[in-house]
Amino acid sequence: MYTLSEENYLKAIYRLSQEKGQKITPKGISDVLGNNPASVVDMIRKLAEKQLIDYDKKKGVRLTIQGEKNAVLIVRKHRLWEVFLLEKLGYQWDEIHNIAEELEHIKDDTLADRLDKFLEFPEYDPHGDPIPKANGKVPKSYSVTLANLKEGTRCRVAAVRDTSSTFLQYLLKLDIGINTTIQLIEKIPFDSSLVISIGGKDKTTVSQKFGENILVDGI
Amino acid sequence: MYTLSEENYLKAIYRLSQEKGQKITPKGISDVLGNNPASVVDMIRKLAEKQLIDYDKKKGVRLTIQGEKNAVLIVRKHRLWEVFLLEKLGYQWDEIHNIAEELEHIKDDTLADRLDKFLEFPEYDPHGDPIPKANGKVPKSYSVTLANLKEGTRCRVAAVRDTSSTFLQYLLKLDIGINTTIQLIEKIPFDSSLVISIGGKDKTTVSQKFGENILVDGI
DNA sequence: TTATATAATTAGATAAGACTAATTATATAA
DNA sequence: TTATATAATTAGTCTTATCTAATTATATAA
Repeated sequence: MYTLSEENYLKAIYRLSQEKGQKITPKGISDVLGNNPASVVDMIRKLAEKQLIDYDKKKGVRLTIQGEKNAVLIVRKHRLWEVFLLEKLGYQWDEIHNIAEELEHIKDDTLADRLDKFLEFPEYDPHGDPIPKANGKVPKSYSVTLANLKEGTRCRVAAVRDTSSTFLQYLLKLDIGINTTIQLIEKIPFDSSLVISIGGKDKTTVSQKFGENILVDGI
Repeated sequence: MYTLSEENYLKAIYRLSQEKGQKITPKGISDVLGNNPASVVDMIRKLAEKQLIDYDKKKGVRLTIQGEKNAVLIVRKHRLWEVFLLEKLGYQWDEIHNIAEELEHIKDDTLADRLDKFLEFPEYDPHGDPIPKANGKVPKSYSVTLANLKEGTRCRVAAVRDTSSTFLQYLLKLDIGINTTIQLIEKIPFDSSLVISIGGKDKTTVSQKFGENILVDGI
């Protein structure tokens, strides 16, 4: 059994390892977790001793099989609890992330599988993130952002990158949710702002940063 | 917001405060929590500083209004989660206590109420313990034990005192659950063992300790 | 009342996980 | 290549919540 901190580091490292090609450094981890690089170095040593990660200055941090297994399980629990909170307890989109951040650490061998079954084996969480299966397989995750699209393209909102409540509240206000149809009408060359039409309605302009946090699917 | 330890102390003190007439001492708390009296003394000081308890050597430890409010909420969450685990996730009677011990510490203002509603406002948890209401009121709890009864009396199992899995597994083996009917046939004077009939079936003999952990109701 | 057992308390140590400040490496720009 | 900025690391400190060992209080029995 691992501590809360250890689990949070594993999760952060797992998240960074999903961004392909990027070396995972103490600085990178400290940015994700918002803590001091010195603390990260300590924890890297500890996790390496426990054989959950390998650390090599050249290659950066890599999860071991054990480490990845644990990380995936935490992510699985996080996303399943998010589905539970939204569907069963009636929370809003933007309220569930922080609670799931605590629930993901509840320890019991059969909990994830029972929750999965109770929720009827959802494939994606309310933010569109894939929920790892019991066997560790992870459903396809989305990588094309609204900002990546060519002018004129229509798409379906498949997921969101940022799960902060400020971002999600903004989406609620714009009437954007998972499965909403968006058409990219124009990219403003000056600052890469995006002129879009949401669900066939009037034009709205959003920032590049906004567009990079919306993951989309073809229609 | 209070730490995990603080919450566990509050809960222990609340539990001891339910045993009427008993002064709550550092030793008493240390027995419940299984830790060192020196640690308890430290924590008593801390909780008193935070105005969650009052401590007076003569009167022992007393929860303040604030402290009791918090303790009751933790107990409410614990018992609601137990109902959830049993009814929705299909856990056994003896598996739920330890998981609820973790779940009770999840922090969110509306969580207990939402869970309560989702579970359709249960009054008792799977061990027969009353679930505190949102307003802090606690339904009647049972206090007469099987060992208290007179020979010949029939009763209904209303709750159990011990929630350890060893005890609960023993009950499962004996085919005893909440609402099971038991008749006390005879008390053995030598060691206060109890000869009982479970659900109208053949006689079984159980220990005094056993009988003291079964809370019953008249029929 | 005095002796003894039990309880309460204090003092000091430890472990985890965070921090700051200082130092050493490494990468980037002039 | 050298200067400079950024990153990594080390050393030392802090807080929380534990512990053990020693001491002081209190209750109980002789």
